[in-house]
Amino acid sequence: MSIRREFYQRDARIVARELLGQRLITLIDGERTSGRIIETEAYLGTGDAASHSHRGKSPRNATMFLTGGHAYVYLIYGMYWCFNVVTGDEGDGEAVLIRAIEPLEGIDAMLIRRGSIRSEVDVANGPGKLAIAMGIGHELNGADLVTDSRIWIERDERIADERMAATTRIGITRDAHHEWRYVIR
DNA sequence: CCTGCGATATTCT
DNA sequence: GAATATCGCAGGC
Repeated sequence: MSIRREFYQRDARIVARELLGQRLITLIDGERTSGRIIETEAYLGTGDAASHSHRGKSPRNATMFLTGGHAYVYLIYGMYWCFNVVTGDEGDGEAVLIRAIEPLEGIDAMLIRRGSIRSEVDVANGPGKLAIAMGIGHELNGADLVTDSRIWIERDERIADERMAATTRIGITRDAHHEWRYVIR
């Protein structure tokens, strides 16, 4: 069963922490794949210079301003899709980037989608990689994770604070000092 | 093990 | 024209 709306309608940093250990599922072209979320990053609204939303709406980031629980999927470096979970209320422009999953179901399908990749551990350990492995592309931008039949998140494991580490976010230059990247250790 | 670089769309200066 | 929430490959050690 999908996680309910209220879970997502909170501060991105809280949602990012609580998403660790939960299960992301896609059902694309008849292939069901799922994985345990093991790395996330929070991006806030106007005050966060690293966030796509901090200068306001654009054609690319419009879905980031939907209410919590929607998908924000964008193209990075003109090459790879990145999957985010929108958080907070409509108009906030907050989201959580899912940076890595541990494959659970449909591992064969993931390996095929990733082409030359051989090992299960490398198949979805990065934001661009997991989008390919799970069949996530622009057609899922704006999807409602609470109701959509192609992509959703289910409650799985609760990760205790002691098993969680917070570090600076990866690959950014502005507002880079915030420790808003969360991993299971 | 490590570092450097090319691919390439959208946004920003 | 430059920068960007990435990745895989090439080359040197």
